[in-house]
Amino acid sequence: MTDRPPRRRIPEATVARLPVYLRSLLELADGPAATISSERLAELAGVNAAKVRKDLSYLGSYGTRGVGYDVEYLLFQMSRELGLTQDWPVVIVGVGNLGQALANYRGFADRGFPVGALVDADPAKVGERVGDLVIESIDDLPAVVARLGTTIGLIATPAAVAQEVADELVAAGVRSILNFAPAVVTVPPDVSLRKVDLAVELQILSFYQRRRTAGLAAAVEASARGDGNGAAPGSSGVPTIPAEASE
Amino acid sequence: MTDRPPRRRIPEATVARLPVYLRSLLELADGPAATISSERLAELAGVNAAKVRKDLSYLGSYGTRGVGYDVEYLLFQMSRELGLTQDWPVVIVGVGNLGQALANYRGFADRGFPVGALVDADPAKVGERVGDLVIESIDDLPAVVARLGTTIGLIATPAAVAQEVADELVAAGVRSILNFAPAVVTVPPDVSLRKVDLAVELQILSFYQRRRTAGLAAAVEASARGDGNGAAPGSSGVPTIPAEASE
DNA sequence: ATTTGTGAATGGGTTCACAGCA
DNA sequence: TGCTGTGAACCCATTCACAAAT
Repeated sequence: MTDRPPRRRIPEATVARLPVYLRSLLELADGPAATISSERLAELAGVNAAKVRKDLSYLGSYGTRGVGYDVEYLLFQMSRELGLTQDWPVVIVGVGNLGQALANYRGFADRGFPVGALVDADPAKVGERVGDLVIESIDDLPAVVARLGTTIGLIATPAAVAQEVADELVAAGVRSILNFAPAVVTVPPDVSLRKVDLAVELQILSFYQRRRTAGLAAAVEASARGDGNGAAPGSSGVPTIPAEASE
Repeated sequence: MTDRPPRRRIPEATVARLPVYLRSLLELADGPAATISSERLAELAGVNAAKVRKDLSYLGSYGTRGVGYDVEYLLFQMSRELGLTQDWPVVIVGVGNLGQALANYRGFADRGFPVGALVDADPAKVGERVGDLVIESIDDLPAVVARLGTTIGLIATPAAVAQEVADELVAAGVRSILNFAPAVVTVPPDVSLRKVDLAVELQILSFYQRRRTAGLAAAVEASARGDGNGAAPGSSGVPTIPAEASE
């Protein structure tokens, strides 16, 4: 109940669900409930109760038997675990359609990841204004990263230059990359990489749709997880790759 | 080598990788190679060779020992399996920042999923032009879906109305949904759902970054996808939820 | 000599079911 | 009595390693 020693290593799949639990708890924020059961949290997060309990146990067991979990404390623990006690500015590379949209997307800043800079390789775009930001040259990436103290970079360029951009981000000191370009990118082992490929998501949906239409009810559940993002036909939402996408 | 009978049920994780293989093969398109080894394809897709072979075996074994796989035939099989032999127009619900960006995103049409319609609940937006499309009222969703013959819907609304929109999509006949709203959404078992939550991706990266900075080199691989998109620190890129996002 | 296809081994994650505690 | 925490069982996925095929 009090401070617990650092838990066992947290499984990948659990990590991917923590943000979902966090979001669910935040929605409960004002609610009168000071405590929440694994059952209720499971419902909010779209997973089952046993999974919630096991996941939370990796954080160190902050529940009380017969009662449930203290909401405030859970929020605190999860935020700390996820490193969300401070804002992490991100730099977006590639200011085309997608990059621009991401730059304007409220959701990032709202959840602790303000867009701190935009860079592009096209000299014609450099100096252009997007929201509050002015597009900078990719040549200045090291300076931009240093200025922001940024360690997170988003790649929103065409696929052809994604690897090159990733290399530049790494060279500039970025340690976490979220890749939106439809290309396989590799990074050194000390850099984290996640990818979001919108067309791939649709193709996966297309697969299951085809299956269903063909008469085979391939009902699956999943979660990535992820990575993914579960994927397939099923009802509730779960993370991971399979059935549901990610959250 | 010739026509093979329908293979065993294809695992979720394999389905999530097929689009990546497909993309890799397409990049090889013009190349002179008529054939490709599992080793080479693995390299292009950012996975290991054993996985490629097992995955392809679910499609029915179209390789030739000592030689490799026929590129053309693989492309054909995968496209067929993924239902990509025809275009699937999609309808985007919610034309805010994100919805607008998605509407302009080339990547969808390029890969067989042209945006066929945009709908929004805000009367002020209805009638507005975005690219070639005119925003329609969400009240007309059933008609829009019927007109397009669409079975895929994208939710790009605020979280608060995501479930409501999902219900409307389902009622209108949509059988596959890609949810971008940061909310848990549930659908009937005969409807496929995947989710993409951009802030969640960043939070996962934040977790691993924190771990690393804290001295623990938590090197993991993933794919979500995994998570999903796989998720964590690691080098190569893979699909699924975890380590890598999805592509 | 190569490279596939696949059983067997291994590992991670989910679910069960119940003991332990409030 | 209620709900957490967790070992055990189960299931899916990855990886190994080698026999089969060309």
